[in-house]
Amino acid sequence: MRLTRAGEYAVRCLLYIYKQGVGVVVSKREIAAQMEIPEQFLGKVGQQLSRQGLMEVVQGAKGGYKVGIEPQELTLLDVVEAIDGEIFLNDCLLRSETCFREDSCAVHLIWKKARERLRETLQEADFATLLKEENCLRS
Amino acid sequence: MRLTRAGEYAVRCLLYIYKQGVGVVVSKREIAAQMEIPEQFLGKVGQQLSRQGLMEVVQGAKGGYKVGIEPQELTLLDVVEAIDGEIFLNDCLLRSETCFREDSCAVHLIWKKARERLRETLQEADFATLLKEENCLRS
DNA sequence: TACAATAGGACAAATCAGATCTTATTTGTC
DNA sequence: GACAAATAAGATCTGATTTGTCCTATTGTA
Repeated sequence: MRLTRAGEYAVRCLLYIYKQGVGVVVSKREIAAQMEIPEQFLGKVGQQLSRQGLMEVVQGAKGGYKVGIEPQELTLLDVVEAIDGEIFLNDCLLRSETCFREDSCAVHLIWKKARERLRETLQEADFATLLKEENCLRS
Repeated sequence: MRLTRAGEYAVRCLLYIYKQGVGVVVSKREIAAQMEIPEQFLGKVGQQLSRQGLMEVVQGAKGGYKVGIEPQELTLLDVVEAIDGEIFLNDCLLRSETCFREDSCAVHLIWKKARERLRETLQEADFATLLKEENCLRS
């Protein structure tokens, strides 16, 4: 459970769609070209995003992707975890049976804290703010 | 550059050695048995730790590992990064040429902040404190 | 010298990330 | 209805990485 490129692609993809506006259908091909994402791979990412309810797929001719959620309601954490699964940092946190001892372990507590802080940081970043501060993405 | 099991083993290993005391030689076999680490694999981890200067290898009969650094001088970050390399969270931060656009990108800044906080958290955890609060490790 | 211990290289198995290929399905347009 | 445009879904492939193991060499002790 690490932070993968698929997760980054998902973020780029949504950023681009939001830039065009909520409810606007944007073609997969356009997103892929503009955001430098392998088109087929974007298909996979798009599937996951739609299954997780983060965006909608419009099939058929003139199809593409569109977002329904208001940008201030969607955070970086939502997107990353929709693709990569819940963030756990390491096996120690992920599978407690793998971990050496129980949760009273001091090291365990540090990992836990680190994880919480990381997730908080990503949760504080909503797409409305990201878009506003975005200046490498020209529409 | 993720947080691997090897990194966890390194932390366990050092915790155990510190428990026995600074300067005390502890055999690899004992550490492996007590801390549930595959012995051969611990050898690899040990090599890296010694190359990074985090502990010393004592070769020959009655050999083993020992620590020289005072526990309050060593942090979780030191150990993890000695094994796994510098923590970067994702490709976006690791290789800026892979990243979509430059550092002015708002998403990039969030990743950067998240990374800094994570590293800070791990740096705040020194082994003296860990040992003191440790209660799943009986010597 | 015999024995105990780690070093270090080679290598193997498992997992995973990243991507591509192919076929199917859906939908709009003529 | 036929066709083209567009995404869905599953299979698969490749390369990297992680997690080990095995074997021989080296080092140190008694």
